[in-house]
Amino acid sequence: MGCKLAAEKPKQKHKKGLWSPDEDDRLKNYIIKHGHGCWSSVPINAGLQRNGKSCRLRWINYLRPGLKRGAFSLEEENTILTLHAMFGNKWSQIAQHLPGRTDNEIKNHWHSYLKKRVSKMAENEGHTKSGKTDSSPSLKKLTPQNSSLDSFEHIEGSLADSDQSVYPRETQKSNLPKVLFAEWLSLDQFNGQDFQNSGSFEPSKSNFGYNNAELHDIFMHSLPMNNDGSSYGNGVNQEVHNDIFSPQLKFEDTISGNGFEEFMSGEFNINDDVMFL
DNA sequence: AATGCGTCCAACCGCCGCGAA
DNA sequence: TTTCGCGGCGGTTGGACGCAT
Repeated sequence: MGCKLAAEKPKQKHKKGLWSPDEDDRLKNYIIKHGHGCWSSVPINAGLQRNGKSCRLRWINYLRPGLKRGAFSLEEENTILTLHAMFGNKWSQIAQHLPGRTDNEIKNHWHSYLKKRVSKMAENEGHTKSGKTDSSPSLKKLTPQNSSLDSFEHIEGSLADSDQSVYPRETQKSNLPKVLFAEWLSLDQFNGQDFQNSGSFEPSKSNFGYNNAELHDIFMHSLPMNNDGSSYGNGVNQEVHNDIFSPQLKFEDTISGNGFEEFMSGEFNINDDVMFL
């Protein structure tokens, strides 16, 4: 797994702190053009005074295509609660079930909001132990020992139906498309498109500001290089696509081969969760 | 207007597992 | 077998922001 460039890496002071728009541009443009390959070589080649880890994190959490921005939907929150009850603080595993969300985002949301909600629910459960039929789900019942994805689906359904009063915020389902490119291919580039009703779409210059060749370039260059540093995207398997674009593909199973044909032909359906991956 | 406080979130830190040398 | 570098992950931090006083 070693990176050939590691031997020649110059010892330099790495910049820390918030990323500037210029740094974002450099990183984004570099990865679009060349793929990330070996992360430790990215800052050197992209002309950034960051370390590879920082670049990787910035790409994954902010610049990567397919990221959702904005508030979590009720559905997403319920999924997090359910999966957290199953997996614990395995944020990366939880993130695999939430297309367009990063583990960091989920972790932050948990600590700032959902954790309180769970303890509040537990509190309420303690107070209302009246023996009446309690239709609300008990998260505590779900443990890694007795849970499975089947039970997850069941519980998720009941969670979605549960008392709305415990969801004071972000409970309104957004009418916006759920999966967008990162901000550089984001909402304002959907002007004039009624994706909610159209059911499918065709990527085009008018939609995203990119023509087909450019989109193909973005698609292919976002894939990691082969170990020998050559020809990213050649013979790429589905897992690679999942890694780069979205784990949702594992479940939607919409991409085969190198995936670009489906991507460009508009065969992706705009269902409730997936619009553009 | 100034200050204090709480919240949110982007980013860093440290650890671990894996693969190559 | 050991060492080293990398990528990935979860925990934590610190700055920006909003609100109350």
